[in-house]
This record gives sequence, structure tokens and C-alpha cells, in this order.
Amino acid sequence: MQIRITNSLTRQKEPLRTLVPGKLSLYVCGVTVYDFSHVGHARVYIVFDVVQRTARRMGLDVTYVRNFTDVDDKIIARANQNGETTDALTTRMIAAFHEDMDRLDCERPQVEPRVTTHMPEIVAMIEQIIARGHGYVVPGEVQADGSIAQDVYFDVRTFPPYGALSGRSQDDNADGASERVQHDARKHSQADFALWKSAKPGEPFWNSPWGNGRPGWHIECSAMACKHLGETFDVHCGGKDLVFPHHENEIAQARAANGQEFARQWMHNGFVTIDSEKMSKSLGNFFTIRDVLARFHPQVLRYFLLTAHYTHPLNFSDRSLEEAQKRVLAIYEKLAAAEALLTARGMASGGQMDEPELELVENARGELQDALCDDFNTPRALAALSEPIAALSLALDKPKAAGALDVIAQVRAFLHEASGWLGLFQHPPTTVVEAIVAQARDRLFPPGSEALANVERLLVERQEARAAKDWKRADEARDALTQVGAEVRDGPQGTTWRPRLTDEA
RNA sequence: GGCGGCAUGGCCAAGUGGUAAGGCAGAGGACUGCAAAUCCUCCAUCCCCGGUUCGAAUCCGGGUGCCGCCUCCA
Repeated sequence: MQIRITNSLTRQKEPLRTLVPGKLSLYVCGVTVYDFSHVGHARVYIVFDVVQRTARRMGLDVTYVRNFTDVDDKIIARANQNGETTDALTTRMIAAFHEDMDRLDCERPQVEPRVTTHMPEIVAMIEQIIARGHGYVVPGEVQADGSIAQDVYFDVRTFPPYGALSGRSQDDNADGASERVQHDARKHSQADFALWKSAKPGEPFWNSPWGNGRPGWHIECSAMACKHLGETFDVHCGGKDLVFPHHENEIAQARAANGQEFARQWMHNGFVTIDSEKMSKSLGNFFTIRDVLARFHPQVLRYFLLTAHYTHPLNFSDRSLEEAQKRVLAIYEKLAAAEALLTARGMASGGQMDEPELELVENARGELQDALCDDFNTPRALAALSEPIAALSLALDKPKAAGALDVIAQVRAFLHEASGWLGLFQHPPTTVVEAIVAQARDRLFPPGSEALANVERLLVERQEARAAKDWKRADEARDALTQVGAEVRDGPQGTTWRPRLTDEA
């Protein structure tokens, strides 16, 4: 089976091509570490985590590189604002990013290069670009010692393929855009972009042939990708908003510097939206990953972000999160029930039986793989889980039916296998169920709160009424509990209650 | 202004030529003192108009609506 991807360069679905058979080199643009990451970032890295997992499971030896941009105007501004060094800020934010990604079960890339540790490579690439006639040097900022440092620009007009990825001509760029971009007389063309920026007072800087300064925004990815994956590598990925100018510029720089192809295929994921509008820092309509994880389990957020195809926009809303939560919880509850039952029957290991594989599971396994190989169609992959889950439900409902235990064991084993592809449903089920319930309980009925005391009071009252077979009073108590968001359940083990998991009311 | 994307049941969402996956909600049933949870069953002809084709949600043309990029952005 071949993996097919939507290649942004051709705008078509085509087979994933690897330069070296059996090996896949993957570069994903990482974050600029000046703040906590938001849900839009979460989507990118979860999507490409699934890409990476799928490729590995299809037998490819994957080298996954994801950078940190740790030098940038916004970082400098934020560090000043916070009264800390850029280094302190970026170190903190990288740690926070790792923490977020770990919670979301995104596997770590093989290499996570930082701009600040790749200055020699960056400077060398800029020198190459200049040497080959695609870059030029102009006077920049006056330095403390009175000298004038230099800026370096990429000369877009010397690179005819410019615009191929984003599908725009250089003339297009000149028009509408130019009125919003401040005119710079030093540039040959207003579309030219900075390769190296001379240092302003108080900014962090690195020494270079052009004086003290720092790299422009795009060059770091060209340099780090070439260093860690080679001048030509397989796939370069990122959010759709990076197509232009970031990726367009990366291509121009790398190819201008070394004459090689750079990334052979490109993948871009769609935005997370709110009310159909892009979630972004500039619009201010974003939620950080931490904001969301304070209310929803990481598996719920991950599941939600995989419910739409990665190339499409995905609308973020409480309602969607709650729907995802409902589904994730239901599946983990079934897994918990399966585990309990199998343990009780001494079949805890599961999936190691001699019975022939159930056709249903076999089909689902094939569909899961087909779906993911077909351009990482996660909605289809999630749908493939439904039939086995339905079979599991039925078997759990009638565990004494012929073959029921076998179904339970096999579906459980299948879900465990699916979790390797999707990064979902691999956690100890009772832990997840308890975490989700506890999160809602602590929100609605914090420990020691009057709300919690009220629930306990009503529960006692209902118990007394029930003992006296006073159904009217018992129902009143239950209605009152429902009213405040506590759902009562009578079971053979006695009465339990759960906080309402949705946020209505 | 230039370039591009999307429009499927109440909501979310797959599906690129052969008669609409899946999830949530809803309805009916089982279970329950009543409920909840759980289980079973049911529930769309694909924005509008025209065209191509034996046959289109899927291709072409024209509308309408929404969104994105062109400035920092995942």
C-alpha cells in the first residue's frame, strides 16, 4: 500500500515520494516561542504526528525535524515587556511547548533545531546566496561604536521560479499588497525580503560578515532543513498560512543558495476557526492549549482535532468539544468495561488467542490503514472504529453469549493497535474516565463548596425517601439534583452520581 | 484589486462518475419504582440554474453565500 498526500505544489493528491527508498525525511515548521501555543498550533502538530506515525507504521524509516524559532521581533518585544532576557523567555516557552505536546501525545521529532544554535549554517547560506547573485547588501542600523552594520536582502527578481508554491506572479505581489507594506527605497524590488537584519540598540545580535545582527524570518528554516535533512528532502509541512511568504521564501533561499531542489513535496493543514474565522493571535480569537486542557482531557482535544480532514478548516466550539468528549468518554468506558471483564475471566492479556480473527476486526483494520494512507483521512479512520466498537458494546451487554469474550478481546486488541496510528485510546481507560469526570466535578462542585454539600444533602434525602418508598419525594430530590447538574445513577452497587459533562444551563 | 478554497440530514463530518461512511442530537423499543447509563431499531439525494454522460454530491459553465492568502501568523 502506498501513502498518498495532497501536494501543495501541484494541488493534487499524489503518491508520497521518498528520495531514498524506505526512508522519509520530514520537516515541519515549528513555533516562534514568545508565548503559549494555541489550538491552531495543536492541530498542526497533531496532524503531522499522525502523518509521522502512519509513515512509520507503513514501514518507513522517518526522520522528523521540527524547529523552534527562537530569534524574532516578537520574542524581543515580549521579553522586553516581561523584563526578562530573550533566552529566558524562549527557554520557558520551549518547555511549555514540550509539555503541551506531551500531554497531547505528539511524539517527539528526532531533531528540534533552534535558530540560535544554527548561526554558522545560516550565515553560510546567506553568503552562498550573495555569491550566486541572489542577495544584496545595503546599509543598516548604526551601531554603538558608530559603525554602520549592513542588512542583506534576497533579490526576488533574480529567481524566476518565485511564486510557484503560492501560485502568484511577481506582478500580483506588487499590486494590492504593496500599499500595506512600508516602502523601502533600499530594496531593488518591494517583494525582496530580509536575509539578515542589522541590530538595533538593545537587541540580541550575532556577529556576521555584515556586522552585528540576526537572521531574517525565513532563512532559518532553509538552513536548518538543509542541515538536518540534506539540500533535497522529501516533505516540508506547516500551516496553510505559511505558504506565502514563509515557504515561498524558504524555497527561493535554499535553491538560490545551492541550486538543489529543496523539499520535493509540500503539505499544508487548514486552520482552526472560530465562527468560521481563522483563530489567530492577531484577531485575538484564540484559546491556548492550556486554556482548553483546563476544561477538557487532552485525548478529547486530540480526538476533536482529528475529526475533520487536515486540509479543511475546523471550527472550534464548546459544542464540538463536548461532542468529542462524549465520544471519547464512551469509548474509554467501554474499554474499561472490557478490561474489567477480561481480567475477571483471567484473559487480561487479550488478543493472544488462537481463535481466527473476526472478519469485522479484519475489515476495520484494513479500512483504518486505507483511510490513513489515503492522505491521512482521519475522519474516515475514526469512522472505521465504529463497527468494532458497536460489536464490543453488544458483547459487553451480553457477555454470556457465544463468542462474546472473544469479540471483546479482539476489539480491545484492535483499538490498542489503532491507538498507535492515531495517538488515541492508548491510556489506561479507568484513568481517563476518572480524569474526565473529576475535571467536570471540580468545576461544577469544587471540594468543600456549598454546591457539593447541597448535592450530598439531596442524595441523602433521596435515599431516605427511596427507603421509605416515597417515590414522589425521591423524584423531587432527583429533579433537584439534575437541576444543579448532578446526574444520579442507581446501580446494583448502590447509587452513584456524576457531574453533568456539558456546559449548558 | 490579484490568487485560492469551501457549500452534504437539526448540528459536526467522510465521500472526485454508478444510485449518500461515521459521530452528536432526535424518535420508537428493551431495561428501570421513575430516571440515568447501557443495548436494539429508525432518521438526508448532497446551495441555485444550465450543460456533458446510459448514469453526477462527484465533470463543465454561470450564479449566490462563506472563508483564506497577498502584512505577523500554524
